[in-house]
Amino acid sequence: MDETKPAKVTPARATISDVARHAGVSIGTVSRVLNKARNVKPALQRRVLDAAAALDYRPDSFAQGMRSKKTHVIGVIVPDLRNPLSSEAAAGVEEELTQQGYSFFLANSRYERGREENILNEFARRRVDGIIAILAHDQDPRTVEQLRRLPMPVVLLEREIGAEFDAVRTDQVQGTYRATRYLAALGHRRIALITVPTDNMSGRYRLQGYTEALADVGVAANPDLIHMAGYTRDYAVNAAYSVLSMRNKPTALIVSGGMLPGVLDAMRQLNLSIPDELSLVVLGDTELAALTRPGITAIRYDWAQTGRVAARLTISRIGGSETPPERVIVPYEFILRESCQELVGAV
Amino acid sequence: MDETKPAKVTPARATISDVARHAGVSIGTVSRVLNKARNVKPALQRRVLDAAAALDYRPDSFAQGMRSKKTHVIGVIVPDLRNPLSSEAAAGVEEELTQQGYSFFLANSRYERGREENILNEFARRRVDGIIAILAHDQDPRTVEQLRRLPMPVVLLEREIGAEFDAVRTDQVQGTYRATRYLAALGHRRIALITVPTDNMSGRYRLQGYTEALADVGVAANPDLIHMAGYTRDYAVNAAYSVLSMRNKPTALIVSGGMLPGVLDAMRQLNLSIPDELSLVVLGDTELAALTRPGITAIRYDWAQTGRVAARLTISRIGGSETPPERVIVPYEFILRESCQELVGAV
DNA sequence: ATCTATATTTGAAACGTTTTCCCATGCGAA
DNA sequence: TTCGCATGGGAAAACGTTTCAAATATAGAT
Repeated sequence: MDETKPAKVTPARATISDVARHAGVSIGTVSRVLNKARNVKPALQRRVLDAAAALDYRPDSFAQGMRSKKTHVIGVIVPDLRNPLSSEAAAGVEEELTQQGYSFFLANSRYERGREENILNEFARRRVDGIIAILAHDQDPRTVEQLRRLPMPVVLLEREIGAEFDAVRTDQVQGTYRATRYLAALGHRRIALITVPTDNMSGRYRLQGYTEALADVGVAANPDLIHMAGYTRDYAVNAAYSVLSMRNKPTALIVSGGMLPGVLDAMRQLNLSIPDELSLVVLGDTELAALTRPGITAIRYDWAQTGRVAARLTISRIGGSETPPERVIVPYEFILRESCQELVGAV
Repeated sequence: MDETKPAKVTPARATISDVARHAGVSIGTVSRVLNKARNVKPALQRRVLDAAAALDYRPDSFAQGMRSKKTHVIGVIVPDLRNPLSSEAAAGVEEELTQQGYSFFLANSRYERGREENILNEFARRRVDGIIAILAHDQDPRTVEQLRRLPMPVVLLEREIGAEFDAVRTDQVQGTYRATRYLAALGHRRIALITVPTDNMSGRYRLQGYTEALADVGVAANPDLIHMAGYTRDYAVNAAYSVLSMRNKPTALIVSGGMLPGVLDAMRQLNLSIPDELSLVVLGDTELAALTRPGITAIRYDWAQTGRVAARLTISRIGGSETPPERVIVPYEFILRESCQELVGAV
């Protein structure tokens, strides 16, 4: 048992012909047994199964893919692996996919269109059976065109492009509307909004919900209070810093989950306390929002659920479902915590 | 422009023979041009390249994989997609891999050995070029045996199995040692530890660093203060709840990053304040630790960096590197925040 | 028993590459 | 001028499956 060489001994995987030889049948028969085709005598079936087990046979996925054009692989694109939206959605997708015997490629676009394009090309080259995408820019005509040309089904997550693709998303309009109305009901009128750009659905719908809610309480949206021009943490810090240093600064702030860390960071620098000096609502609940003190009132979106739904939808499309493109909207949940205060002696 | 049918038109991808025909050469020549193998006359080279571009030719990865046995895919196993260790490491791996032209399968074991086994089998079947694994149980002999049999290189992340596999990890022993000594220096003697089980390296090394540090200050480790029997958030809540409700309860607590949410949750239920009633140090820095108030002193580990290093190492192994198995240890960083207090009038 | 219809099994083609083996061409040296 | 050798290009094999047509075995009916 003297292992001097750590070099791997590759035991040469058994192929289907090894199994056929071992069982004394043709490779065609082996294939049919393994693919559960009918019309194989029980006796032979046993022989084949035994042989396969004895040789520890596992079909080569490349040969399978080459022949049958099915890979049982799905490509998943997310814009930012570190963002809870991405990791939660990926977790949901994973749960559903592995349960159904699929594997997945995970790719990170980092919000760059060029990467997105390359990733889609790579997915096509690798012949994934389907694609689930959280796009960075769902309005870019080049991206849209590229998606159209793809030969496999595409399901959009938290994004929407007209009505021609399946899309699963949370209800950002209503969620943001609710957040805004909630703050308005507490007497706030100067409500700031810090979130992602309108390049993608999340930004657009949040802006819509925010604007509608303000309109409904008779307030005109003030552009100075709206910061939607970046994706990074640094951007969030700067946006928060600048909006919270205004002379006539807002009494309340709505921020998206991914930017909450940056905003809290800025607030700490400015030494602003919640909720006395600023009421805060976060769009998208996270551990941070739940566990920081005071707890931050949140609009909770179940991204893992959107991931699961998207995975199921993708698989049904792969299975040949030809119904018109679906739009699934997952509802939000209002989580009341301690970050908002009634504004006394308001404007 | 009336698009009534949203049905996908599959434009039938160009194959290498299409390119060959279009350029008026043999498929062998096309292959040689595209793979930059041997010499091809510049004129022909141009013709082939032009043809390939004109037909938008992209080689079928299955046919390539089948023939060349190289897939340019790496399998990554993580134990919990939602844990920062997993997502940070995955992000680091991703950065390095895509830069080098690799794709990766991401799989989630959920700390279950059965899943782990299936995932490894699936990776082998899909002939990934290499595997990067954060195992749930790095001491299980079946898992170890399975890894040994794998025909492709395996790099362990945050885990260690003897000296026979490449391993990249953070310095958990020293990190935990430092955390413990820090608390001891503040006068604490009853220091609790809540972290993952010793089934894997993280648990073992943390326990080691903790025990050594206590020994060095002349304190015997008290089993009642050590909770290392679970992975879930619920487990963390219960462990914290029980250890913090003891009659003679600890004055300080060391908790691993993944369990911090559960612990903070329990502390909230018990209405314990930091640092007055309990000093807290977290092993593994997170946004939550940084931004909750008071900020929680942390031992920071750069998991993304371990991911990048592991990816580089894997690729070099794939490239045929035959040097003895490497062990890379990424150092920790001590982040001082406000969660610890000097113990006055200590025991 | 014989024939026909059906059930089972076999053998081979096909999938799209890479790669090996061979042949043709052209050039320099003898 | 001829031979040898390097160089560039073509044809075909091989990779491990699935699938399809053809062949054979089985069973039922006469």
